[in-house]
Amino acid sequence: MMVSTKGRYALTVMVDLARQEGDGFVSLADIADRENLSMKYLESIISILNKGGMLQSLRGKNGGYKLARKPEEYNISEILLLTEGTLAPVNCIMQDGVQCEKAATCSTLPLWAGLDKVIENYLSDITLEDIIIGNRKKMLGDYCGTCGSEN
Amino acid sequence: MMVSTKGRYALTVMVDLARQEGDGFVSLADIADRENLSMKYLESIISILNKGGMLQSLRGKNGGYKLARKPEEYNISEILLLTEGTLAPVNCIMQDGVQCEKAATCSTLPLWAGLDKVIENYLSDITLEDIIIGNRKKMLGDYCGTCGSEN
DNA sequence: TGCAAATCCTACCACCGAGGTAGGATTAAG
DNA sequence: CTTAATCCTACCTCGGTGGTAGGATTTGCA
Repeated sequence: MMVSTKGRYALTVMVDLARQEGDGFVSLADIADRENLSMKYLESIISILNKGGMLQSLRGKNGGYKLARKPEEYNISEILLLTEGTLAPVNCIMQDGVQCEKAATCSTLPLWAGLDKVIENYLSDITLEDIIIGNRKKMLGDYCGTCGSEN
Repeated sequence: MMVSTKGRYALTVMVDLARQEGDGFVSLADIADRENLSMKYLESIISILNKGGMLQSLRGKNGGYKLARKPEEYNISEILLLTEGTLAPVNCIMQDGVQCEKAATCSTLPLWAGLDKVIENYLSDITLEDIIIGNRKKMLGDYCGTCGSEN
């Protein structure tokens, strides 16, 4: 499993907040209730999002969270990268360049590097807005990174 | 991490065997020595490959393993799927159709399903032969599942 | 002024899979 | 009948996942 509940719930929270856009600050209790998730666990996850600059927060009564930018300005890759730490499919691939000592002669490395690239390309092309409007063409359609998407 | 050492080593073993094609049965000790991996651990991994019909084995002296088919007849997806059990990037995606009870109303499901598809498409298009000959174009080139690859 | 509602912060914990190791039983060549 | 190989079962350690607990702090409002 590449993406744990942490990343999945983080995305769920972001999508929920994107849906409430314009309603001011939304409390975590509301989000947890709507999404039927543990508020305590969500607390630790939303803290990462907040510290990572993804959100604006307001403490005290009537406080809560809201998106720092517009939904179309978030891509899924950055949300998952922040919460998961890495999206690399294998631990011999690091985000800041490869560091395995056998890298120079490893015949399987290009495969893993290519897989990493494919995943990154896919996730960085999809925004929160795409998820809200249900842009199934982009998500489920025949994905093609470089050619014009006419299907 | 989507692919553990089990899957990675399995692929390493398959590539090693593909390189020794035509040399008859190759002992696990030889493979472990060449790849500098624990023979004992490799034993449990190669057992999965063998039971899954990926290999032919011969017990006793001068025994060992060899590929059951030609290198170009294995795609990477089936090797990893056999050893890892699943390649799904999240645990709400199962190989035999989705089973999460919220699936019908889940707005993030198409994203995960699409990611799963992109990964599967990439890995099932690459063969053992591609790895041996170092087909970097296919592995690292701008991947495009549906259009002709002219880059 | 004080209560209530909210974020923020630090600990803690159980469980399970990853990544092996150990030791022997079985098979087959010579 | 020895040796070299696969095959099989059991076991172990460690760290990450997926939370929970309890309180400190901040702010709005009556």
